[in-house]
Amino acid sequence: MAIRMKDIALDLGVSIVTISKVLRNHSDISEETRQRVLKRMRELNYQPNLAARALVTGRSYTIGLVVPDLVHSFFSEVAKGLSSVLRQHGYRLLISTSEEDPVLERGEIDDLLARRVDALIIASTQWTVESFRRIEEREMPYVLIDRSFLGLPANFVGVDDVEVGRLATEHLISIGCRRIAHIRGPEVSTAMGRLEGYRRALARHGLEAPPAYVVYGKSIDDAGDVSGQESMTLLLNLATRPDAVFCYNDPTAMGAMRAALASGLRVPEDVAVIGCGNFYYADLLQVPLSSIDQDSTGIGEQAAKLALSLMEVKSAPARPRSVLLQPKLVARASTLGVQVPSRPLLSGLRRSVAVGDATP
Amino acid sequence: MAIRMKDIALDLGVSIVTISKVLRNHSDISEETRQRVLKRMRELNYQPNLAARALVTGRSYTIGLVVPDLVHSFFSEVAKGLSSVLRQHGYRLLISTSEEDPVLERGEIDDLLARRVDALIIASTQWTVESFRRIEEREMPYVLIDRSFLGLPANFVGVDDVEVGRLATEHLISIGCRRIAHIRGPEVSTAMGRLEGYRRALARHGLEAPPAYVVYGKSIDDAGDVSGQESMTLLLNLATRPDAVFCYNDPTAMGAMRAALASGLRVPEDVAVIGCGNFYYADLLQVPLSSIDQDSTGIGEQAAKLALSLMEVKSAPARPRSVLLQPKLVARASTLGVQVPSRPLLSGLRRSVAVGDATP
DNA sequence: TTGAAAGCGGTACCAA
DNA sequence: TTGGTACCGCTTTCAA
Repeated sequence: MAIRMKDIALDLGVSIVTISKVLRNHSDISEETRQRVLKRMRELNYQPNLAARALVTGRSYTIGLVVPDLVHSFFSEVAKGLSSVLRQHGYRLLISTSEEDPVLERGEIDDLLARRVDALIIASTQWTVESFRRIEEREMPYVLIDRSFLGLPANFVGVDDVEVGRLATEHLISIGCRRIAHIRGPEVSTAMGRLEGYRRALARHGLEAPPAYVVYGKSIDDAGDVSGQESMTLLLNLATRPDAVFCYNDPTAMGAMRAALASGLRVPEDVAVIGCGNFYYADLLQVPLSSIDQDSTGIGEQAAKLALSLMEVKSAPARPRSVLLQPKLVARASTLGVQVPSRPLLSGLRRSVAVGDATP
Repeated sequence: MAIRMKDIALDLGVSIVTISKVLRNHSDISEETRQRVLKRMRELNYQPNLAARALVTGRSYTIGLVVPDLVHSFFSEVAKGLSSVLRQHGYRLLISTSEEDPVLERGEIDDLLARRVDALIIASTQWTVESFRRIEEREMPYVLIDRSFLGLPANFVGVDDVEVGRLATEHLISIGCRRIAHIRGPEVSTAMGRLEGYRRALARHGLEAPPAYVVYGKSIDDAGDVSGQESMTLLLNLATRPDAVFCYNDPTAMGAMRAALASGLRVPEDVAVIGCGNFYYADLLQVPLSSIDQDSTGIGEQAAKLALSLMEVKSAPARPRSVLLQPKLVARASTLGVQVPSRPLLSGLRRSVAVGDATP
């Protein structure tokens, strides 16, 4: 079928070992034979069987990536960052989606383990740390991204979620809002961090929010917009309506905006809305959505670098590293109240560039 | 390191072969030994080394997927459809992105070939068919998706692009537009098909479009919205302005809408806009965008099934199959002029459901 | 019902 | 500079 070293060796009357050495640029091969071999390889379009090589070297040059979903652009951007770095080092990504299902995720991880990937990069939907223990038993290097786990000293790359919450909330404060509500996410590190940042920002500015101002948007990852719409409706029915809402993520924020607009309110005049994730088309929405950028591509790149460094060390169980990227505010009309000028016609600029704590 | 068959065999005082047979549910094993082995496997959390198995069986249970970009939701939705079907059959996806670069794509394909994937699924950015010949030489089953190639009798799964163009154009006609322009894409099957459908629809209804009504949006895949904005500006500056524009894809349509709105025109009253791709957040845009749905997930699923069937046959060089999915019109405000009612609050419905040739 | 032996296509060590 | 040999972890005859 496919052509093997053996074929070339027989063909040229040399040994297999010689072929193998040429392939890996071993020094102790005469220039002449090297050229002969290379020539024949090219002619026959030889490609080493990486499965065989993986078996003997124990390295597959494959990294397993487990994400809840590729359709959410956050994860596909992470994947992009990952693969651009990994590719340069000869690694490829074996991508599994857990479909937000912890049980499925476990299965995918097991499969990846069986395939002997060289490292695992996981945006987990787990609620317990058990499956990570199993990875550790295998002494498989792994990097958690996006979500971290309390009490699990694992390698981690993500955004500083407390800072996310702080940034969003202080922005709302800075534009004059005082009754600031929060549509929060589930009991995971990202949502908890953002909630914490929200609380701290309020406290720092001497503001208070009644308990009813923090709404839990259920099914927030699956159909965030529907959930956001529901949550916003609750908020708008309160006796004292909030004048701003910080939403756990962008889909939620979009749903929230829809609810606000549908009930005849103006965004941001009656209620300002800010999300998180800075999704690609945020500035093409009915009201361009302010958001906190999580630098998803950066997360991917950093995770790749971390994974590469983990694989380098032979078996040094180095202390887990945690890389926290800094989020950035991207203010648009949903908080600023003015349409961000449309992009320059002849420029390659892609995203809204209103960055920084845009105090009016 | 990881635990092997040998370990279990030694442990239980049986031979490796026995272990192997139990693992694969071979019949000629006594129930008693089977249970003993299974028990020990579970205790030790044994996972077969798939790399080793791949070497001897020649099947890696891995499918290579090459796409231009995962961030465009079209491709991530295709990937979702693919993996959901493949997963059920024990296959995983090795995903490579070509970054819209034909040279890079060739390299990725070579790498996938070297890794001995069982089949290849490719959304190609190539302009020539050469690299496919190389895949065929290897007798590697492969399925092209999205874009097909004239004169290349390969397995293909995609949408009927002529129908896409027809559907969009006839919809514009049906809502009363008569001066219908088209922002077209590059010289590839998808763009050509849509252009053809556009022309046929016009002809069928006795409408004419001056040459200037067909604008080529350059760099259309990379920054479609910028390109769409530029193209629309050209159209709006024509002596006789079009009253509708069918855009090659959604980003282009969004850019086109931005240009129209920025110049003070109303969408769709002054100019109706329709795109293609039906991207996920189309109904949350400033003006919810009408679009043609390409059933991206369906493309993935069909491609998976086709690939599976190709791998089944031992070496029967069956005639290539071509699967054409039917596109669907999703009419929203950018052509209908009315805001599609917001989604029901308590329903799980995700997308706008306005489907069919919605004549007012 | 069980297992010994021969590979799968490479790599690594060491001797020639 | 070259190549013999053992082996990576598993599957596949085929004999016991």
